[in-house]
Amino acid sequence: MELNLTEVLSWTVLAREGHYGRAADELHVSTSCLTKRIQRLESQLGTVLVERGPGGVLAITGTGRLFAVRAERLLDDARRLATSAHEPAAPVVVGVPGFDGARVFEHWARNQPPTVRETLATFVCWVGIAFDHLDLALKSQRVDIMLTAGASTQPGIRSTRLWPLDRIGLVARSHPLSGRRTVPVEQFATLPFLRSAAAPPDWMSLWCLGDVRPMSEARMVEVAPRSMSDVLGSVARGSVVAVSPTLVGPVLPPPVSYVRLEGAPPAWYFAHTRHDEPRRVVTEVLRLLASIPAEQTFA
Amino acid sequence: MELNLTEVLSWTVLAREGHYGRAADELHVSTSCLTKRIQRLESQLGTVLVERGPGGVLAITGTGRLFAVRAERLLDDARRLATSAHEPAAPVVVGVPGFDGARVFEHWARNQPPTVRETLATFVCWVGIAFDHLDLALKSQRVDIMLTAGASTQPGIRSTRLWPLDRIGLVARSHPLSGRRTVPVEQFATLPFLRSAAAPPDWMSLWCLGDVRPMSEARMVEVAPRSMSDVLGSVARGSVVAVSPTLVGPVLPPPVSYVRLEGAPPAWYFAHTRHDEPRRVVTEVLRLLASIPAEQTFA
DNA sequence: GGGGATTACGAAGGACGTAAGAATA
DNA sequence: TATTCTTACGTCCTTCGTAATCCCC
Repeated sequence: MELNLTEVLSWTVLAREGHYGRAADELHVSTSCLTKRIQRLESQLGTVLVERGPGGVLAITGTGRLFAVRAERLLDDARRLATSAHEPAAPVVVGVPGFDGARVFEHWARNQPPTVRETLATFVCWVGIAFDHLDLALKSQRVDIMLTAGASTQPGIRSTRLWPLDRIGLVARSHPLSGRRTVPVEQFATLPFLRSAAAPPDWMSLWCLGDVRPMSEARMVEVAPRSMSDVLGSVARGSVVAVSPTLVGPVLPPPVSYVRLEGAPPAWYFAHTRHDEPRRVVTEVLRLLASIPAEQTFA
Repeated sequence: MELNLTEVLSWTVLAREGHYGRAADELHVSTSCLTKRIQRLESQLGTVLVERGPGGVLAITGTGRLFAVRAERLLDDARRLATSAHEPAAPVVVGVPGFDGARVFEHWARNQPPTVRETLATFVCWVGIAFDHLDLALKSQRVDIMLTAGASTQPGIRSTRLWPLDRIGLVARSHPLSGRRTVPVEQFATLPFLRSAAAPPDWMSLWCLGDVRPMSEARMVEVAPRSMSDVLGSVARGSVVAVSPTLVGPVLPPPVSYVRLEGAPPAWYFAHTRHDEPRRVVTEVLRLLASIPAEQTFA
């Protein structure tokens, strides 16, 4: 079912060496063992990684080469994950949307005034959550606090309003609207929107301008983004637009530009916690976050 | 040696359920099997993931929870890697520095004039390479073309000069130089520099301003970045500065800002290929890249 | 014949399930 | 006594190495 990383590692070595004998030596196994590892991997992936000839390895296939170079990253990530398990963990885990969301909030926390900064640094660990796990992350105890835009209607979850949130529209630089400073929000709402079916509707609504016109009137294009960079990639391709917090405006890659949304209704960041949260330190962090004045947030 | 993803998956399920019986049901194994999977994982990681009590699971440890939420991303990456093996591979693999470098070049390729764009789209696949694998990637046949700044002195590698390259200085927003538009390059060169020991010196030199003053005079801080975001993270923490291509200027996260380097010597992008590269399509892509006028690059 | 990969086969080890055990409540 | 996890133990399957095989140069 799941990939076997030993087999994956074996493939990266074989792809590099181009020779079963040398790769097997490097891995400290027999060539027959390596043969079988590669065969298992190939049958599991359902692809041919290497072209065999009677005189040995004829060639690494295109698929195999691409798999090797991508696999190297996975192996590296796996090793980092394993070593990160030794580091001490902060007691309060705060989730933010998107795998790459954590970085933004880590930065933000570091730029707070000293008392806030140090409290956050000692008690809080930021983690990015895939868009389709946003409400599961809280319920399954993955995180203690989930920071998103918009309140949750999920049972058992308490939402605390934090800071005001301005939204901007993201369009490809090749899009007709690119270059405009401002677009009426009603006009923007008629464009085809990027939509993640798996994301909680409570949360998705704000980013599809569900508060401007009924969601049923929105034109949607389904994608399955896990992180903001996936969203930006889709937008850059040109067929859809998206809405995001002002926060990401200065971080956009060159092929994406943003427009201000004129007349957009007000929106807020919310902190979500479990209703039965027993831990004092969690409520203290929540209080701290709520006490931060709007000017020190992302305005 | 390598992490076992079946065990990792089992842990994410157990951490979510907080109960061996339910988690085992969900995984379609017996509780005793699950017990042993978790024990193996714990002994391999060398940490305690769950506090056991006689009445069952007492609590998931902080380490265990953080491991679970991070592991979910690894599992997702692994599944994506496995499915990506079915997609057809472009014949020419072009490597760019840093795991996240590919995205920038994909965007860039998409914004070329139609003929160039379509040729690149059909023949080229961009992959990001960790900084410490830059010259290995070519030799081990991982990539056909490696795009970096600076020529290579490695034997067997042919470097083709492509486009002029402007460099900027990256500093934390809290850094004294932040806010300055321009800094004399000699002054910037005296700051403590981020340095990756594993990266090839040929390549690292440009980013440590080795062409401004001898590398021996540079103040270095060792880190092991794999991608531009690792670099940006170190810079944001405030103790070091870095140099990057102008290209990343518009992509910086809020806590990092950039200054122009006044008087920086000229630099170039280079395409590196194996000297014995037999494939016609590779040289054709190389020729295409070289033919792109400077204005259409990253100026 | 020699180099290179796969297949055959037997051995070792790992992973699994059933069932018993231990510790609460 | 019911619940929950761990341990004991037997079974089966996987993985490995040695050695034989196949195939071209």
